Amino acid sequence: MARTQGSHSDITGPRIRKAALRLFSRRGYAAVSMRQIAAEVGVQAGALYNYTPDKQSLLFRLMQEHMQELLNSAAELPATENAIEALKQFVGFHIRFHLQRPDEVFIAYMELRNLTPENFAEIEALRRNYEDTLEGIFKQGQVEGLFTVTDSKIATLAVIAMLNGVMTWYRTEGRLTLDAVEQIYWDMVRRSVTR
Amino acid sequence: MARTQGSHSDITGPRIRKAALRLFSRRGYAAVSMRQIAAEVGVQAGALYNYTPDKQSLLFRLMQEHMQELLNSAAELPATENAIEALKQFVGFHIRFHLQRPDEVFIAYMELRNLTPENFAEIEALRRNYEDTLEGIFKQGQVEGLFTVTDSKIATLAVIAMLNGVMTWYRTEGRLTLDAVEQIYWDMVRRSVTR
DNA sequence: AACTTATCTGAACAATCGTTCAAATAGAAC
DNA sequence: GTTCTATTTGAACGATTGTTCAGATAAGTT
Repeated sequence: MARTQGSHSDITGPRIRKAALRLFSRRGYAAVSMRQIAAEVGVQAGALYNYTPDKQSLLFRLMQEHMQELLNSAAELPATENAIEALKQFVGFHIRFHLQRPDEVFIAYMELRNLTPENFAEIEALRRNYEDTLEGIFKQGQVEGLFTVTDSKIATLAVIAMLNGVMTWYRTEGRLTLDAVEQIYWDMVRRSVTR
Repeated sequence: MARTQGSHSDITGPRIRKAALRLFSRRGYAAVSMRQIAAEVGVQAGALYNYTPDKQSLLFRLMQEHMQELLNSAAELPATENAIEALKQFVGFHIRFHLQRPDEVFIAYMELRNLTPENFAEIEALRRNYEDTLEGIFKQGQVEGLFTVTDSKIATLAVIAMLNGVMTWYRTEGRLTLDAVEQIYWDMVRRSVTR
């Protein structure tokens, strides 16, 4: 056997990334072998190297695409009246975006240490970029006199940490709707930064 | 060569766990080999098996001891006047305890998926146990009419997530003292659950 | 139908993995 | 000083790792 029936790079490429995403997310980058990824796709390990120069690049691409999409989506949020409205919008966006992509989010955080220093620096820059959008809201709110926040950087990190916590427990089939979760968290966030 | 000078199980045992803790925390359980741990201790890989039946047990013991110490320490907190005082005390305790043990905390979260199902269940039970102490505070506060919290479980998870966020950025040599950090987070937590 | 190109196989590579164990030697006990 | 025991070495085991590549075959082009 050699080339198989129905083989096509437009199909195999995405399937490889999808399989890698799934496996990396569940077992971790270091614990997943190229052969396991290949098996999930239904292909031999050697075939993967038509789509990625190496395992590291496969991980990096998954993380980079995710972060890029996060930034692009955040940039498309409509303008708001004031910082409180902006914060509310951000909370809703963040929760929804992340709950829709549990695997990507998990990897983007857990596998940072498995990136080469160069790749790490690039992903880290994207992450900072995203944090800056939230910090910008806090700074604007300080100017407008709407927040009790004294340290916008800490507030940013604290709020993002709290929101990320949703991912550890929320399940679609659970007792709470997405709207309800959003409301609960918005209440807590709003109270934590206003009086 | 065989037994080496100064060899003693009272010394080697703890050194192995310390080395494993360090390496697991920095590179991840799956990415660390028994030979790397042994090298850090200054011993051959085979010697490790006098102190652990296998790699998995080494990880499990580190996590179990950490969680047990967390629970014991939390149990020793003095009684308080009301739920708000209890919450304040908990916030301070949680931040300090965790900032003192960055490696243990990191492992206890990141390496959960590398535990066998049985070991995972045990660690998970300890974690739930700890969460219950915080949830108990919220429930008590609801009874006392001190909190705006409607869902004590979600409030528990949200607050713990927010507090854990400290670990991602706080450094002793930074511009903020531990007291200042504690104060900032207590302000946010207090506001988020009261009116 | 003939030819070119894209895709995959299957075997092989050296390196590394967790773990076992007989042999060797240091420390402890008498 | 002799004996006993605790501790470590060092080699070995089979399994698995990421990666390469010549050869084979399907898809695409003419």
